[in-house]
Amino acid sequence: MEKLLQQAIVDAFKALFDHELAIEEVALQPTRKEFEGSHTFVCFPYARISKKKPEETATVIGEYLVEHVDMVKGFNVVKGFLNIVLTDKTWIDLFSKIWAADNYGVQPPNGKEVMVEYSSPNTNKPLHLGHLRNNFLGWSVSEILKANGYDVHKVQIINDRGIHICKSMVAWLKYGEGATPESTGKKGDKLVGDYYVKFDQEYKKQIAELVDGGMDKARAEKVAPIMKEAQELLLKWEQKDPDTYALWEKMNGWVYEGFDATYKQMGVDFDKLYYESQTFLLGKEEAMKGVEKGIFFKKEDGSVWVDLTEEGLDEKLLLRADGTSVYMTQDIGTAILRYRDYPKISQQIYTVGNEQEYHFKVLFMILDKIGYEWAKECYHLSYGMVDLPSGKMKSREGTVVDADDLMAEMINTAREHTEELGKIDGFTEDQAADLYEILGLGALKYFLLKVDPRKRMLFDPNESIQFQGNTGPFIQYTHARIAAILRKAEQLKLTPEDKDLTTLDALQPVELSLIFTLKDYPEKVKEAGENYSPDIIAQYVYDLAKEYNRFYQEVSIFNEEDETALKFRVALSAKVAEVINKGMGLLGAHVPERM
RNA sequence: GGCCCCGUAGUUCAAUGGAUAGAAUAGAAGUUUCCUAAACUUUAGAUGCAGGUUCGAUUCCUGCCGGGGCUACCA
Repeated sequence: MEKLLQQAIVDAFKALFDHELAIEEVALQPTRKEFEGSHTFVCFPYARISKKKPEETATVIGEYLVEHVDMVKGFNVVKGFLNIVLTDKTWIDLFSKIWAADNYGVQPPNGKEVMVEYSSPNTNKPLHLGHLRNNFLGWSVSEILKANGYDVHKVQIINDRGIHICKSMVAWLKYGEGATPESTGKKGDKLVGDYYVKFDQEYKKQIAELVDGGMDKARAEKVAPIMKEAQELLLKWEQKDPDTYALWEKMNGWVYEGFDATYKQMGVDFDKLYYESQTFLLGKEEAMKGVEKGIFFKKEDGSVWVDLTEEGLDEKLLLRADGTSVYMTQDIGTAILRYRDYPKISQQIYTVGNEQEYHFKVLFMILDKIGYEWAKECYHLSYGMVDLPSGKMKSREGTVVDADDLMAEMINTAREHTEELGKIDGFTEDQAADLYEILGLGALKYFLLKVDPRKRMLFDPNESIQFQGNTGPFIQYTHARIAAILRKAEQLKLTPEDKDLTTLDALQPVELSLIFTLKDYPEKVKEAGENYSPDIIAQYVYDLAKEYNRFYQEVSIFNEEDETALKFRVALSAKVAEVINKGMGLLGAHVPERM
């Protein structure tokens, strides 16, 4: 439809001003609500071509369109803005097409493969609010890319080795007294996290004691006995000491069980997991090869570096003097391994916080330096931190918002709201529990995804996430309302068919705007994919739901005497429900039939 | 110090260089004999400051002020 209108304007320029305009140049924007019309053509930039004032330019183009284009019913000009009014018939035909489309808004496979990495937590701390944003974002972007025709592989890298893990192990050995998830009834990730905290407390205590004894702080941090123990354990691990390895496997196993439960509750999943313990050697190898090829260089102490001063950055360490690897080295190894596993992927997307922008800039630069063509296509999907009113979450200050706790709290809040409203008579206990989960998680996911991922956002734990207004439950409620209408339509045998739509000849203004909004869905999916922005979908679905509620309020369906109009409204409702369902699905949120 | 991001109603978020800067929430006032009031309607309220480019700037450029991040032989 837009294409036809744009072409018509191109024709108008040719006929009226003898000027060839490229069709892409014709920018149409939606007409503001307070004016009549649906599409607006801004004429200011064309005054030079038409040699007329913008207002006159708009008027003559408008007149041309009414005369030559069937679908244009009328127009009005406000300053240099040409507001175009299309015939009702045009909108009805458009809806027929939308109605007939199966898999509306989903593109056929485009033959391209991409990999999306997200989550990738450390295995020594339970998941928190920041991970929720990360996981929901990564999962949603994956779904959006699928809807755009990509074959998507969802992966994560598990940081399962390194000094941080050894800290938890040391603390467990010293203070754990053989505690297990079974013996304590704790989730495995929480249990291991407790020992990580325990280590830190003990470490701090030892430093304080050494400083009291007259040592300077930097030295105390290095020689604190418990830190020495952790370092020794890391060395033993690298030498594959059987006891150390067994303990490491046991404790990581607990963490994975705990994480799995959390992922399940979140509703996210992965196609393949990468473990740092299995990729870091490849990174080391690559670093050595780089030295031979002269891409990297070795310092006197034997440490390996890459020189990025020509690129405007500094020198970056790849291997320590003792030959152990750092984060960067591991990421190099992981990236290479992934392309070996999936040779056809055209892009690798890393969902990681924006504090690591520099790291990824360097990583991609190094991969490029080594000579991997695909390095140019690597993309850091960088997102902002979730801040608390007090600032950043800090585990030391106990201000971390735990992922499991928050999800449970959301589900509980959903239960309270629902019970208060008392609208679910006849639900079994299981059905009610399902509903609370759908609503609680829907509210949470929508809350975290409706914001532009690149921006920092605020979460106030004291003001729980809303269920009214621009929220997940608002959209879910709209869906439940429509579901009720569809149930009734079916009972009354008023299910619409294609032919019912073609005989309709007039529309209410709300109906017209609903069709206008529905028409945008495929475009929004595309835009969200190009920008890796689920917020575009969230914003859209909200607008659609809001528009529908207005329609619901203003227009009666089952009291309508004209059966054609009635069936059209049922069809319109059904399509809105379908798009809400799909859009929310792209965000990882479900929609209920009743609530 | 260097580099990067961000400053929009009281608050949380929107706005490919376009019209009178949109929503939500909190505030005020309404709407249930009628398809689910987790809804709808009305009302009041904002672009950090100073320049520049433009017919037109929240958007682009420069400077300043304010907030955050990175600049680790941590991950």
